[in-house]
Parts: sequence; C-alpha cells; structure tokens
Amino acid sequence: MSAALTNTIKSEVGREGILDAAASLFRQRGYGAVSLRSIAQAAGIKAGSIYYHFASKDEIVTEILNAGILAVHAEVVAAVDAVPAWESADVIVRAALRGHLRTLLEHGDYTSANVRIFGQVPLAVRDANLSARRGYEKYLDVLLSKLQADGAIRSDVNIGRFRLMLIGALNATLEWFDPAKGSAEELADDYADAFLYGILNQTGDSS
Amino acid sequence: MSAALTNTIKSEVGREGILDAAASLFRQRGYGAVSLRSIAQAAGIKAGSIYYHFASKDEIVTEILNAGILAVHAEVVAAVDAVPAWESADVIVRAALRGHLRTLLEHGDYTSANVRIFGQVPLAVRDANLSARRGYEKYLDVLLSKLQADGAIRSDVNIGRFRLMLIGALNATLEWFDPAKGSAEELADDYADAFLYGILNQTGDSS
DNA sequence: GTCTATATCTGGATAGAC
DNA sequence: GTCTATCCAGATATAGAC
Repeated sequence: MSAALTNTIKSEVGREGILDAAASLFRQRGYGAVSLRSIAQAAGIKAGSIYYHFASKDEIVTEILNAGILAVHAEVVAAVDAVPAWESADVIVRAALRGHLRTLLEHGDYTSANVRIFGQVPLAVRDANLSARRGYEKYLDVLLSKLQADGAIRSDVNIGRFRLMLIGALNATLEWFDPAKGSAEELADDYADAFLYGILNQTGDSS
Repeated sequence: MSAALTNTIKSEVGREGILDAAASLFRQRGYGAVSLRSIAQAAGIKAGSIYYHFASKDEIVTEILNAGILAVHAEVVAAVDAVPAWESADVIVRAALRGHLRTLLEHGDYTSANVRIFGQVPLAVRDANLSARRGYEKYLDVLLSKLQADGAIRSDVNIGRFRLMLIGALNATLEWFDPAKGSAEELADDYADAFLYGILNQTGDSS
C-alpha cells in the first residue's frame, strides 16, 4: 500500500476513535470533568469535528453506557455457559463473579465508565440505559432463582435484593481496586467466599 | 420579642442554612448539576451572598463531605457501644450495619451527599476528606479484628478487604433504596444475614 | 471527514451599595 | 449579612471553508 493511502486511512478517526477516547476519559475522570474538547484532543481531532459523527454529547454518552452493560452481560453469560452442567452452585456463582469483575476491572473501559458515571449523567441519558440494565439484572435473577429452586441457595434469601447487594458490592471495587495488588479473579473468589459461606466461624464452638 | 427583632433573626440564613440547602441538593442531583445559584435559591438568598460565608464552592463541598463521614462514624460508634459486652459477634456486627444504614438512608443529607458526590468532586476536595474517611475505616478495622482475634470471624478472612466489600455494598443501597418498601433496619438485617452466614444451604445435603 | 471561527449560554467569583 | 451588577472562563453546539 502507498504511503498516501496509509495516511488517508490513518487520518480517519471516526465514531470508534471518538467513543474509545471518551470511554477512557469518563472512566478516569468522571462525567463532569470531561469536555468535548478533551475528548477531541484524546482522539486526535478538533472539537467541532465530533459533530460530524454525533449530534450531541448525550448521544456519545448514551452509546458508551449501553455498550458497557452489553459487555458485562455477554461476558458473564459466556463465563457461566462455560461451566459444565453438573457443577455445584459454588462453581456457577464463582464463574459469574469472575466474569463481572474481569470485565469491570481488567478489560472494558466502557463497563467501568458506565459504573463510574451513570449517577452523574442527565436523567434522559440514564433512562436510555435502563433497558440494557434490566436485561442484565433479569439474567442474574433467573440464574440465581434456578439455584434457589434446586435447593442450593437458602429459601429465605430474597433473590432480587441479594442481586442488588451483589452488583453494588462488585461495582464498588472500581473505586479502590489496584491491579498491582492482586488479580480480579482472586478478588472475585474472596467475594464469592464471603457471600456464599459468610464470614463467621460456624464450627459450633463460639466461646 | 419584638416583630422587628424576630425578622432580623429569621432573615439570617448563615452558614448552616447554606450548608443544609447544599447537602440536600447534592444528595438529590449530584455534584455537577448543582450550581451556587441553585444552592442560594434553595437557601432563600442570592448567589453573591454565599461569598460572605464561604470563599468558594470547594469550601462548601469540603465541609459537607467531612460532616457526612463524622455523622456515620459517630452513629456507628454509638450503636456498637450500646451493645452489652457479653453479646455475640452477630449482634455487634448487626448493630454496626444498622447504624450505618440508618444514617445513610434515613437521617443524614450530609452522609448521603458524601456517598453520592465523593467520586465527582475535584481531587483537592477529595483529598481533604480522606483523613475523616480513614478514621472511620480504622474504627471498623479494629472492631472486626477484635472479633477475628476472638475466633468469631474465620481466620482466613482478610479484614481490610472485607471492610471495603461491606462499605461498598452498604453505600450502594443509596441508589435504589425506597423507604416505602421497607426500613433501613430490615435491610441491614438482610445484609447481615448474607455477610455473616452466606446464602448457601449448608445443611450437608446438596442433591 | 476534519478544520477554523464563532454564536450562545452557564457557572464561579468579585465589587460596592445598602 | 444580603443585594445588585458584572466580569471572565469554559462548555456545547453551529456554519461554512477545505
């Protein structure tokens, strides 16, 4: 290929480049601290050029938020589906937690941007993300309900509430997780241990 | 007292009025969506008047963030201290969770504002809140470590990490808690059940 | 598809009257 | 202690050249 053609191709930033740059910035700095100018600079173009691809900042954010949920959802489904059918509830739940934390902490800028900025964006943008969220929540509820129906999870556990607790706890790791101090998978296993078996000594002797 | 004097007193909004108004707005709308003009309006004064009491928006936010942590910290200490010394780890931990969620969900605008906006404020403001946070975290770590030393909590539980998990899960309730559907105390008990004993059936038969 | 230039708006902050 | 009036910086968004 000619140098001229290469240049032409490389000079196109496009939707992808803008979205990638924006997701990375939102993840690092939050919503309010990221301007269209800073997104443009990170993407290697000028601010005005963004409007050739997107009608507004809201449109960019909406797209990022949706992609973020779809990414965790898909990853968790894949992780759970990879578990053989005969495995215990322990193994299934553990796989789900690993998938969620892997996407959030190690892979996706989109997923972590979602968790970080969802509470900061305009109401209309949040609303546009609700349908994707409900899809992921529904999947987890069905998964956990099956385990409860099988008798693996105690019958007095409120599944919907436990799912809120679980996602809340997992997403909060974004604020302090340091990859230098351990992997997302180790972390997921710790969380699974606590949620599945509790932290108390249950050997019978408490004195 | 004369009507003139009453008027003079009532017309003073002062630091308290501004802080209360600001905390309430931050709790509801987040950091970026709250302007000094909106705070002034909620407090019943004009925007310029705020600068008689505060040097900047950062100063207001800093004060609110610190008050929010001191409020939970104090409430949890009081709740734990009210538990008789001979009680089990279950009762002690339960009291702490109740105190935390009561302050966050039912009482303090300051505490909920802190949880909501901490991740959105300028770095300098966050830094100014770290010392108060560390104080509360240290208190919880000491409390939990004692229970572990007593043998009540399993020795393989990493206390620092569990504390992060616990606070993350509790604070996340702010995003969906609806007082019409149950009290903060009920919620705290549900969370305590899960964290203390786990959600799995541990009766021995898993088939 | 990207650039430059600019219109328009909003927010934090200041000065001085009352 | 509060008000009015205003300055200034920075943000989204638009228009038209290249």
